[in-house]
Amino acid sequence: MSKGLPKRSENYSEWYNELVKKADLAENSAVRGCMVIKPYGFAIWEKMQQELDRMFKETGHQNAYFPLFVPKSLFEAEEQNAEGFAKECAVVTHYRLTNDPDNKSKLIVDPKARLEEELVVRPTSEAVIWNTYKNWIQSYRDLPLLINQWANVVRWEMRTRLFLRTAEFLWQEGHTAHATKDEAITETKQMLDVYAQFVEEFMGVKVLKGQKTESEKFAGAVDTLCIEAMMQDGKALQAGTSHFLGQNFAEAFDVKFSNNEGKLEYVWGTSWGVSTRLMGALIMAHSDDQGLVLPPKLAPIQVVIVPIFKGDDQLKQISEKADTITKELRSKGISVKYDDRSTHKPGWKFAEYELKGVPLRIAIGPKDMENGTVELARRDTKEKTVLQLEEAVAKIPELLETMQAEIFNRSKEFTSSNTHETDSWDEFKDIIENKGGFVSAHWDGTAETEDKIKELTKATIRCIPFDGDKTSGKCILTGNPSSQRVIFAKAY
RNA sequence: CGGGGUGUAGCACAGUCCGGUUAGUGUACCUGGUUUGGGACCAGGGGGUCGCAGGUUCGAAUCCUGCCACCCCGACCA
Repeated sequence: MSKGLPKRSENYSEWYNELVKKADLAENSAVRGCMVIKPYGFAIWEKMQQELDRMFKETGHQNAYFPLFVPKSLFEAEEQNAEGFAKECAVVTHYRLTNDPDNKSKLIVDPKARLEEELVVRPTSEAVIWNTYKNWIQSYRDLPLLINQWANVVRWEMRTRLFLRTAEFLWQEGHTAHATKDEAITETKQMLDVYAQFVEEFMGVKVLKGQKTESEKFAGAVDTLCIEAMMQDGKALQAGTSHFLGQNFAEAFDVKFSNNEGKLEYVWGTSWGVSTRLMGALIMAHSDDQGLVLPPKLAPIQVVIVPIFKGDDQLKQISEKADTITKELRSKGISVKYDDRSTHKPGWKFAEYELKGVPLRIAIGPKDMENGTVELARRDTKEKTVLQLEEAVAKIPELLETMQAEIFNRSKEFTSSNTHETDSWDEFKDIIENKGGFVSAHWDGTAETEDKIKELTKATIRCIPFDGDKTSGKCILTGNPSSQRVIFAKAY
């Protein structure tokens, strides 16, 4: 492991790229735009999955799995959706390779093995799933249908960045069908709340809930709700979306049900997803120039114990203490690692675990053995205290909770102190260009104005916030009437 | 997909302009020893299709052509 990370203040994006690699989260692969998620990074993703999966199940959803490939004819059935993704689809056209007649050691795509119908590698699964739902739904008694799947999807991106935008990524996609419009809308909101709760409570990242504008919404949806988070460089990151699909997919795939009066109606749909992009949000929201800062609830290792010793005898004594601490903490459900390697010096280990964002570090050395103490260090504040061993162990569960809460509070304060309200176009431009963060401003509601603002400032409307200022005013750009403020920002 | 840059040991780089012994440095790695309260030190050692494929040449990391990958800036997007 080489020393040092670029400074956030000097080059934020380089800092991010290096951090992802040096903290062993992920790396680029031999495949363009696709990443290898390394064990430590995947451990964090697994923790996210675990919590989300629990929350989905608590709200009545079941997991299932649908195919990776979508026949082109199915894919194009819902036109808006198909058009929205057409430009970034990987397509399977052949099913066999064969030896190159000109060079026996090489393989070529067998021209005789062309598929009759091309298969689209799913950029999202609405098409296959709704095509299946057609067979699953006959009566109102089959509704609601509440399904989630954990899967990989492919979107052929021009420019990729580890976790934030990769050609293949992992996500979950919920797809539900309902008898009434109201029920589907309620589901859409409920799942947005689940996401917001997860991101705030477990990831410790403050989010803003709102609705996407017409031009930013999911192709094929009636409405798209979203949560937006602010990164340390002031840019916005869309952390999750929940779509009210109306009857668009039901009509496209002919999914009807008999209501309790025996009349046929189209079902109402929703879909919602979060992806490995959340890893990017987690990294960018809290980490510093020393490395990752992980909220305790998602840290694969919550406490690391580092012995400081001379010789085997001393190590043996310290190890006995460490074992006691480990057992006691584990019995409280805390994950602990004891790093007794003699191949690295303590200072090296300190730096290493800071890079990897381990929330708490316990150091035990000869002085501690004499005094019955340990040194306890917090990753987020770098605060170090020497405590009696029993006191330290007793304090840790509570301290982890405190850290979790404080990490969230810092994110919350950062977001609010970097959210500015303005009615002046000059000030708007100045904030977007020089300060960054969110800008709350009036907008006349037209796509033309939205585009124009994007062209002039690179800022987009991140959302029409639910709990924003609902008073009317004049559009920041055109001066036309506006019914409420919306949130502008530069975005990832 | 456009503009720019980079590809040499696990990683970070020098060497390339101006072709010429055995391709070098730091770090990491292996062995032995001394060390251990914030990224240890000494000694010895191993590791290279110089991104890939062609070409020019007596001779190519170096020159030419094509391709691939990655990074930065744009357009597109979760």
